[in-house]
Amino acid sequence: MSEAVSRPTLEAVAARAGVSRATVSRVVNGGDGVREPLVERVRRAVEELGYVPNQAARSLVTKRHDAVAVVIAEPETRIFTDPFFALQLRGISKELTAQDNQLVLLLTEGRDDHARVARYLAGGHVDGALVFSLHLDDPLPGLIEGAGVPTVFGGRPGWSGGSKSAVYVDCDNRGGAEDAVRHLVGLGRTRIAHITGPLDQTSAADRLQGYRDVMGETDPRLVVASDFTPSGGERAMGELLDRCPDVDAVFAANDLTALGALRVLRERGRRVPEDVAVIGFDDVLPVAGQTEPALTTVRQDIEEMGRLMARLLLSTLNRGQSPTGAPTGVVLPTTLIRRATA
Amino acid sequence: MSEAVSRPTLEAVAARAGVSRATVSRVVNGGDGVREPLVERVRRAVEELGYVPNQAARSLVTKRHDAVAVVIAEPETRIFTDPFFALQLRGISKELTAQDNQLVLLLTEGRDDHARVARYLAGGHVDGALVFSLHLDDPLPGLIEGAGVPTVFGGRPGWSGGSKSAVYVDCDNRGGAEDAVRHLVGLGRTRIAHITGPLDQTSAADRLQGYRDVMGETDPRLVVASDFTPSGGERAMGELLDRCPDVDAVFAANDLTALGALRVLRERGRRVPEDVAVIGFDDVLPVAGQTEPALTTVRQDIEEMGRLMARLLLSTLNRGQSPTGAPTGVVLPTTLIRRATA
DNA sequence: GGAGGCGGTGGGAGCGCTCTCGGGGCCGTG
DNA sequence: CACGGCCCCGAGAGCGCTCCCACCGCCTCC
Repeated sequence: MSEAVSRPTLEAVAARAGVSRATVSRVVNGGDGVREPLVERVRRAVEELGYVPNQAARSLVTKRHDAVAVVIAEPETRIFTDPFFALQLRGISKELTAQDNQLVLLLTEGRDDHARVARYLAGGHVDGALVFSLHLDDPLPGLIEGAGVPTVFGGRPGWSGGSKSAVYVDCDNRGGAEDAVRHLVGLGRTRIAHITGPLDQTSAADRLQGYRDVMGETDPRLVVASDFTPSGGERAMGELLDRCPDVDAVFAANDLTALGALRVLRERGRRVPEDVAVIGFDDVLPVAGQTEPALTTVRQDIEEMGRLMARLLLSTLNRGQSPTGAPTGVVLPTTLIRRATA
Repeated sequence: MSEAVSRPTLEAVAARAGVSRATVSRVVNGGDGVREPLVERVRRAVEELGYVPNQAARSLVTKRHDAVAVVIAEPETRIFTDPFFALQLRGISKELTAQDNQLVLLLTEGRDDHARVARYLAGGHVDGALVFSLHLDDPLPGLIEGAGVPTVFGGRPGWSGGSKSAVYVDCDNRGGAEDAVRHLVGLGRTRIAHITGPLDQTSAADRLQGYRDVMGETDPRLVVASDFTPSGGERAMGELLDRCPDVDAVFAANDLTALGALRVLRERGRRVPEDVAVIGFDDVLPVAGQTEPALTTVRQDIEEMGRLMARLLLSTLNRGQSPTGAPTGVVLPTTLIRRATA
């Protein structure tokens, strides 16, 4: 095709409407303080010329970018197994779009990428960042704090980086776990096991804590470490059955883990829920709704968490570098969804 | 914290290094035509001041943004069930990162969003776009063509929009399907069914075509329409068994569909692969590797497709608005992965 | 009826960068 | 030894926009 025809500028619109650049600018940015007939004339000129503001020029002077970075640091392949991130992204995207912000996606793998991300954020290309930093030892939060960019975390961050006042959105992992385990107790189960997630992630650690809250001192063999994946769930369930053949309930750290556990239980001839009751966490529908039997689980509204993260960040940006009164953590409630496995 | 301290400018670096702005600019952009001692001095000044170029100012004059939009138009919730997009995103992200480009993610749902996306692309915020437009009747390709932004499509686009020369990356859906069906024939199966994907997507249509290529005229009841989801696969398999109890093989349009089919086959007491052989498509690992029994499937390298899309777009951008000799479609090969179900 | 005020508009500077252009060293050549 | 050419470097303009400030006309109030 032809060379990209240079798009019309403010100047051109001004000329066509017979007003000054300043007036056009005012109209484009809301039209306050401009009299109606002029507004109308400018609007028409904009329309006719197909004028679209040049974001670069605007940013240059306003120092705003109307763009937010989303940083997903997940070396593992979990992103691709678990609909979790996709759902959260959707929530974020909706909210950003609604407020005319763009979403710049930064996927990282490995340490080199961390430096790159930090540099990018420090470079002032975006107004803020939404960060999923799932590991306790992750250097990213520290680096980001150094970059001086307003940030909201997805999930309660670990203690690293000395970020005493990190803003984050999370669900009530501990409370949800307590509900699940209490439900199992209510069913009369006595040998209730827990397959944990990776304990260097606060979500997994908090769910374990919830289990402990209800169970108190318990047979240590009933707690098996795993990693939020179906195959991890299989391994853990296998171990569990070997060590404690009398187990009569399992609280799995997430749905994917529960999926693996169910598979092994079936293989080993245990009936669910008659012999062993199972509860998951997340209520990721395509997973939880379709196991055999249907999985009882703890629901968290993942999309809403994403939306909330974005909303929190944008409101911070709008009132300029969050004052002291800002919330440091927002924790969303969870609900126990009873299906067939418990 | 304090107000964001204004970051150092080229001017500041120049002053510190005792050179002109132009020289600093040259060094920052590769350092060609600047003598070594000066380069060194400028580098040090950059380092000491922590200088990062202001992208907005740069874009204003270069008219480049070093950013690419990724448009995912998927009204259905497929994004969240199928690791497909996540994998492709990862490939795209890697390639863009390697070439210092940013990824601006545009998620759309519904028609209003289309206009928004078109406006954004036309607004010249990005240098190009990678678009996943999966439906034949999707107006998006047309809109995007109108926006005049270099674009590479993920998957062969439908015929809409008159885009006679759309650049796209796809896998060999038809050939892969042929391989799968031919394999089933080779196993001595005679009543080979196909559960299709949504036929308004070229990938699904092409796979059906591949099935037909090998099977020729066949009992129409052996072809059942579905939608790429596990539950759709269940429904279709149920129908199939009702209509053709003698079916002895199923080629499912994707792995998720095969998953649902397997579930129903087990429920109905059919042994796999003894009574009914099953083949999927995609080789999405966490799914295909973990069915019971392990799924035979047609592999496509999804991440590589993403990487290729990005590479294609960037090379187009670098030589300025793709000349006529450019490739209009790149089709990646597929491989049949034999596991236990066929 | 004139001064003060105020809402509305235009002029101009400048955001931080790139890029063209011209000048000044330094080399090679006649 | 002088002159042309080449290679580096610096000065300056200008990308498209916002925002400050000055200006102008009209309304109000004394």
